[in-house]
This record gives sequence, structure tokens and C-alpha cells, in this order.
Amino acid sequence: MSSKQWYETFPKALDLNKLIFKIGEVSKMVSVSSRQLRYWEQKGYIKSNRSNNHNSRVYNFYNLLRIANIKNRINQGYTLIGAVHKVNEHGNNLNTVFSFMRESFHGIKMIHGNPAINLGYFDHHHKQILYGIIKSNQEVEYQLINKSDAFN
DNA sequence: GTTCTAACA
DNA sequence: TGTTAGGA
Repeated sequence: MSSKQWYETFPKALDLNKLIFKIGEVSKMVSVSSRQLRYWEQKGYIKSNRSNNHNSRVYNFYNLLRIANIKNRINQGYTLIGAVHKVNEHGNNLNTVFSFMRESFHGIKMIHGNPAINLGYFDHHHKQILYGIIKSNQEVEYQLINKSDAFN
């Protein structure tokens, strides 16, 4: 029996590389069209992983963060190329990171005896909530749960 | 239903 | 960049 509290396992258990999103999900989260995402990738501005069965694009947390930063720069008035250069030079903007984390983190609760991070609604109709569930073996499992099924 | 490529108003 | 066609 470990003396650690369950929440002490969070920093170690959070493997952001396991947090991957499909293009439609990224598009909604960052407000960048799928057309833009494909175009940006074609131009070499961003990257995606396509090693899955359907050869479809998936983005890990770091790719997502880069996209969010480019988008923010564009919102600030930069051109696409200007935004990319800015992000390449200065890396991720902390405000963007914090803003994203703040908007993504919607609290913690227990699901089936395991601590789970509420990452917020995952669709425009607010029917599904994304949870990052910390399993007993400390691995993280991301799961979409219907609002109606989300007890508590 | 989602994503893919290619092409064009 | 948006949108649409035509498949997977």
C-alpha cells in the first residue's frame, strides 16, 4: 500500500504524448479549419502523424500547441508566414499555453475509482466530455463520456 | 459520420 | 481559403 495521495501521481502520470486528436477535433479546439491544417502542413509549417490504419492525420499535444500559437499570432494581425516565423523564433507563447491549459482544464473527479481530469466538452452541442483517466498502473487513458452518462 | 485528395467558383 | 466531388 502506497502512502502517496492519488493526486500526487498526476505530474508523473500525465504523458502528453498520449493526448492525440483528429483533425476535426483540433479544428474545433483551435478554430482553424481542416483545410487550413492540411494546407499549413503541406507548406511545412506544422506536422501531423499519419501512422494509423486510415492514413488520417492525428496531432499530439505539442503539434496542437504549435497550431494554437500560430493561430493566436494570426489573430494578433500576423500573416500566416509571419506567424510561423514568430513561433519558430520565440517558441510557444506562454500566454497561449496558459490560456489553452486554463480553458482545457475543467477540474478533477473520480471515475470508476480512478482520478480523471475533466478536459471539457468536446463537441459544439455539449453532449460529450473528454476525460483523461489515470489508471491504477499510472497510465493515462483518454475517454469521451456522454454528458448524460457523466454521473456526479 | 469523418477524413482524404484534387480541383475550382 | 472555402467548398465540393468522389472515395475509402
